[in-house]
Amino acid sequence: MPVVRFAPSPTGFLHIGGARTCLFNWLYARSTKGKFILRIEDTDITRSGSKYLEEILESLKWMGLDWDEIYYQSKRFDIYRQHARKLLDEGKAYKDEEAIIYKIPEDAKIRFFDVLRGEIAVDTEQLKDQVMIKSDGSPAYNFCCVVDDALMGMTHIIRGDDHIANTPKQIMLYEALGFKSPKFVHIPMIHGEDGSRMSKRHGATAISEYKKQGYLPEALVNYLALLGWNPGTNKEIFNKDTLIKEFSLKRVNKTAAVFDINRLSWVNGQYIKAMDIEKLTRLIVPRLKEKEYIKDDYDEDWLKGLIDLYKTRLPTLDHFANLAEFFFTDNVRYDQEAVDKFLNSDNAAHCLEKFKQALEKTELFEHKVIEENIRDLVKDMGIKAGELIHPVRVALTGGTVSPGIFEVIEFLGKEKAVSRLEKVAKKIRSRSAMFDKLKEL
RNA sequence: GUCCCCAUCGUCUAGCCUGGUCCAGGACAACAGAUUUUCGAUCUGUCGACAGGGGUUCAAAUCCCCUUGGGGACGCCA
Repeated sequence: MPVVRFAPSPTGFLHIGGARTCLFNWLYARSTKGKFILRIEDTDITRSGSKYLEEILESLKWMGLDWDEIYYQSKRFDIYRQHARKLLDEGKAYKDEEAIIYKIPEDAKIRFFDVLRGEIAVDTEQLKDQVMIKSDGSPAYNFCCVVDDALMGMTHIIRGDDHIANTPKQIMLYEALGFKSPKFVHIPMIHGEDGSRMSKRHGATAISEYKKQGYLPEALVNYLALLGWNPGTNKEIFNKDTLIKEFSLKRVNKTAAVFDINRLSWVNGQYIKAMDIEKLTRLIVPRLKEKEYIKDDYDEDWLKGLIDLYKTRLPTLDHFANLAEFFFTDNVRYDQEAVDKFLNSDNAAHCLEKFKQALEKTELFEHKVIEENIRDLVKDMGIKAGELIHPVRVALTGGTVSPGIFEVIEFLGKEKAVSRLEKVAKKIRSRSAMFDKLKEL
């Protein structure tokens, strides 16, 4: 039975690269009915923090990457010391100060087979003697990693290819300790736009940050899975079950991938679009409450309808509050360019007034009825519908982009729509009156 | 600097192992058109790549070598 692990160090948040490594391990375990172990590498007591640990665990749970067993290296120091002592007794290691150091054999060649890359060979003269136990009694990374991977029965080590250089050192330790080496699978790294390793300067790297911005875990998992792996078909959207069914290490790439937020947003949008409206609403409500757009007594049916209206245009959950802000406040933010273009004349004010009157006369306030009435008005005025609709859109929404204007009006409600049109029309009138006065002077 | 890894459209990638079906397919982005109610929505379309050079072969994106480019590792960090 395959046994794999993800071994994060709680010295920082779970980032995109770590999450992808974890995902590949998890997918491999789940697709082979193997075991997935989480091992917390908290040997550096001064740098490890419980806030990081909690964040990592929470992010993994959020993505649905559940583990079968969890270990903490900080609780296993005795085991590491015991194994180091053994190598010391066998003369394979020596002491320097209080540290125990493994002696690298001279003039040897270390070979290993990487599942994706084939044979990799390194001369031992490239390697320095390896510290196993530091002077303070804590274990060094390459040593406790080997001891744990062996004792925990790992069959495959799936990790980032930045660990290729560590592998020969670890192979020597496996041999010295009399352990059988697992299979090594070095997966490509994820890079930032400039082609170098992902870091803070490339923008958000912490998984929790994506959660906060309104990316869905299933979308992130889908996107990350396709970064360095693909099933060989043109399919782009995979739920977790399909991923488990189709995942295979053989189809993992060797080349580094650039993280593309655009593409992640597209995948996210696909999930939002396809999501059940009840669930989508449940996810968006807390975000609206946080902005105080709604309180506990909000009209659920109304909100569901509104979200339904917007769901094809949401790259993230957060976008809803931004795009639909004008439904929740009368203090509409007006885009200056839009105002200059559509709300700059007495004629615009006239259009808003006529439109307002038509709305006032509309009894059944549904978008179809509203549209009928407005079409009639357009006919009466002998103009194009656009001439009426464009200024109205700006007056009601503050900008030039929105869902269909009649739906917008229906969801805004008669009272708000009418008062908003009235207010804007008045403003235009008073402003042009002011200009007229200025001209007289 | 030394060692290691990698190399198909701007980006993610299919094809490479088992050479011919590839004047290289899909997706994101970009751009254009459509939708006379806009659009970051929707539909349609366009642009766009085998890093370079040598081999091997009847035939190379596919195999081999070199060059170039990129990345990574060289801690008593993990």
